[in-house]
Amino acid sequence: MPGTPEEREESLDVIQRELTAFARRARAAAARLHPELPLVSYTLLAHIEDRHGCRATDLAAHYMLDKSTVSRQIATLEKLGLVERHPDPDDHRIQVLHPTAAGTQALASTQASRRTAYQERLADWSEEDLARFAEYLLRYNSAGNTTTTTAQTPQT
Amino acid sequence: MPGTPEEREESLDVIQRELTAFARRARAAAARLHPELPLVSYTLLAHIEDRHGCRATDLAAHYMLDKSTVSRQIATLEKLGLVERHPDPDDHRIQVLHPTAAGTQALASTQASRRTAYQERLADWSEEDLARFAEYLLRYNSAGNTTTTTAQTPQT
DNA sequence: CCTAACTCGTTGTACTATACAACTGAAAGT
DNA sequence: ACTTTCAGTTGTATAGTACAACGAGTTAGG
Repeated sequence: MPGTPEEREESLDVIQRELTAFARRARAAAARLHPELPLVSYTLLAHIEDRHGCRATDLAAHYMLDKSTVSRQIATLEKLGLVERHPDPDDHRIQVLHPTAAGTQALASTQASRRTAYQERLADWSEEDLARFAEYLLRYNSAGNTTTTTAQTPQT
Repeated sequence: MPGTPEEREESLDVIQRELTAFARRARAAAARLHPELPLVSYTLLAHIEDRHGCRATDLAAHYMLDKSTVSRQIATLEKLGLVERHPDPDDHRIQVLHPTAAGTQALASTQASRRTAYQERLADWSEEDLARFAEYLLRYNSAGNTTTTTAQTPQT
């Protein structure tokens, strides 16, 4: 049953193509949805909250971003009053990042509106299909690494 | 069985989160994989070939990109000798795009490496799961528009 | 201690991907 | 014809990044 290598390849190609297509649109979509909270910043903010505070370096490592990129993103978030930096008393090189009240709030509302958008879009999907799709995505993302193309961070 | 709204929401959240995670890293990952072929251009080129020739406007619509963006991407591809523009004899506004031999070749090799990456990553998936995942992605992406994340150009 | 080496973060610079708006040329409508 | 609409291009501006150079704090070797 599992057979046909061609079928397999066909599916692989579709997955590759569609995932890519999605990625391409995601940016634009997110930008239009929340012009307020820049996409990337949003993600970083979410991570900060998720971790209950973390360092810029952690963010860079987690998202495979250059530290300069993170630095600027954080600066933006700070300017927007969404995160605060608390210098670590033990090591003055480190800044521990935390969401401010406003940051937590912004995060919550963004999350809510995103949920609404997804609800609409997936309105006609059955429970079962949704559950399965979610499962596949989880499986895909956790599989490895970087998600896209395997890209793989050298991370040596 | 149809029901639990909570289950539904749970699935939606997972989908949202995972899809976002994917999109979030996609670019960096793709960039690392093939630094040669200007990233975005690759996708456009693939679409052109897939359609056996198409117009810039089609690309813009498909990827929800501004036509200016597509115009420049195409210009890049042309400069690289990967696509050709053939003015449509019936409608002089239109340029039908086609991959050149070099374009087809570049695409093939890039696709091969991507495919390999996906194969590795999805190696332990069954035919069935792959097919279903592919189908879900197709459905998700074609679903439409309108509301997605709002991406949509109002184009009204 | 004192310097070398390393770490965290910032700043300067540059490039890609985009969007939006204004514009040209070509069809289509009335 | 005259206007609108459509396809594409070009000017301009903005994110998001990377990389390299640097400043400040920490740690290791002598």
